[in-house]
Amino acid sequence: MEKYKLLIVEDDANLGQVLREYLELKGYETVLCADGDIGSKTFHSDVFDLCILDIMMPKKDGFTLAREIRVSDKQIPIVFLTAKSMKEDTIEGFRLGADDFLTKPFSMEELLLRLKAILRRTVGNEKIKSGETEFQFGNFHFESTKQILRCGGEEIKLTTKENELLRLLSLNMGQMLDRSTALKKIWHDDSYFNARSMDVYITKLRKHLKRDKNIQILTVHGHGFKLVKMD
Amino acid sequence: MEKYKLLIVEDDANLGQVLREYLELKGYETVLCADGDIGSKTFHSDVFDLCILDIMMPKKDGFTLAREIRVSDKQIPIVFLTAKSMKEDTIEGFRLGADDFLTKPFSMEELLLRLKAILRRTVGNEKIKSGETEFQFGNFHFESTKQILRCGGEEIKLTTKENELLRLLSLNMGQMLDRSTALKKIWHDDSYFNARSMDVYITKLRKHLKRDKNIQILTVHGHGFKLVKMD
DNA sequence: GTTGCCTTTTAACCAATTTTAACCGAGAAT
DNA sequence: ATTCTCGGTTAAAATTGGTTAAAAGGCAAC
Repeated sequence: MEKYKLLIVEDDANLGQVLREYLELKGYETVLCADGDIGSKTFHSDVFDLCILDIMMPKKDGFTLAREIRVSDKQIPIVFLTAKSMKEDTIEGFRLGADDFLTKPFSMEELLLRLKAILRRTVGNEKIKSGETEFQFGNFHFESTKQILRCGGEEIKLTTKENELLRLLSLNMGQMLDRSTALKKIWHDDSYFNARSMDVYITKLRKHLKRDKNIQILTVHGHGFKLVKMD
Repeated sequence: MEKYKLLIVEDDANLGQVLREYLELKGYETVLCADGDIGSKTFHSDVFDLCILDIMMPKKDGFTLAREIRVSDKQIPIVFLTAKSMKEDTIEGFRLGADDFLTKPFSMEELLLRLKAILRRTVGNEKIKSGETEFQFGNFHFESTKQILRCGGEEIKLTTKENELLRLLSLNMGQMLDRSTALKKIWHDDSYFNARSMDVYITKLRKHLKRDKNIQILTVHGHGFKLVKMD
């Protein structure tokens, strides 16, 4: 699955670099901007899942930037970084739709945990709702809300796990679906036994997909699976 | 619009009372429990939108309680209150799916802002439409106040439990209705025997809904049921 | 109160889904 | 080539859900 993409706007080059390296190490895609002006420009020319904004910055402070962001995006989660815990700041920040507030110095670990808690409630859930529930590939028509895979006149009822796994594969059609990502999204835990369980379901899906030999699930050894059209 | 309902579990009677009064003043419905045992019992016999749990408590600490809660509800937001910012605690808490973490002493205002930020993102908010009493799906017209399900010219009288269950399913049309939520709302207790009773009623409803084969109750294994149009 | 009817719960049994386990084969690394 | 890890397949065990029928509970008419 795709990585979450984070916009980091922080004028302290040192902290910015640390944030960036740590979060990339943890599997996020990041873009670091050194001030609010660049941050604003970057936000409007790319798509992000979450913004981390320092409040005190030269040229354009974090709140002003947040206001600009909110004009074009009312939804995107925003996390503010602040030097000292100023009460008015906090209040103003939450009024702007902030999702969290970290007072420097904070631990990278805590930041990471808070980001996860926020993202868990946003992107993943929206994608389920966002209409990407029907897929067409080869002779198949797959309706994930109804848990049905149609092929020609045939109607195959999918079990819950079959359905979820095929949905993830379909969302990433042609791209690789990472084992670990799938496990975390469907089994909520990347462990040995769940991994073996997933392999069983890959086998089951392959059996269903035999109905059109142009559609296959390829193995990317050591990394994951890929649903492809073979034409 | 209905109020958000908060479960507060806090052994310090003083703080508990303050929390309670402040949050009720701010428009929330609250239930205050003095220890983890009572908290657990309360959670399993009522439906809440968010839990505020103190970590250090006699009888049953906040983490143990959170683990119990997570068994039957993977979604509900949990906010922990902690005396001192202990790093390991924080990590364990977030692992349990915590949404936030407040270190005592905190300001009521900050708590409120953080609660709002979390509730803004919670999905499955059927509160907005919970006043609805009439539903139309497929050939059916369902009047929950009259406990009548019409199909074509036919008029099916529903029993109380049939009616309540179909109403919950209808409110969540197309979305999953969590087993545990349904049990708590209709049977007021999420227990083994009530769960079996609910299965019996799912069977009864499926029998009624056979009159239009486009309307079905799908099973989401291990989680709940989903009323869907199959067009 | 007792009777009869209707609703709900309990129980027993059966069916489906998911997990665990065992075994085998393909690929990578040495 | 040999060893080791990783993935594939199949079957069994475990868990969870579905159906049916009988028991229990509730309520109104008598």
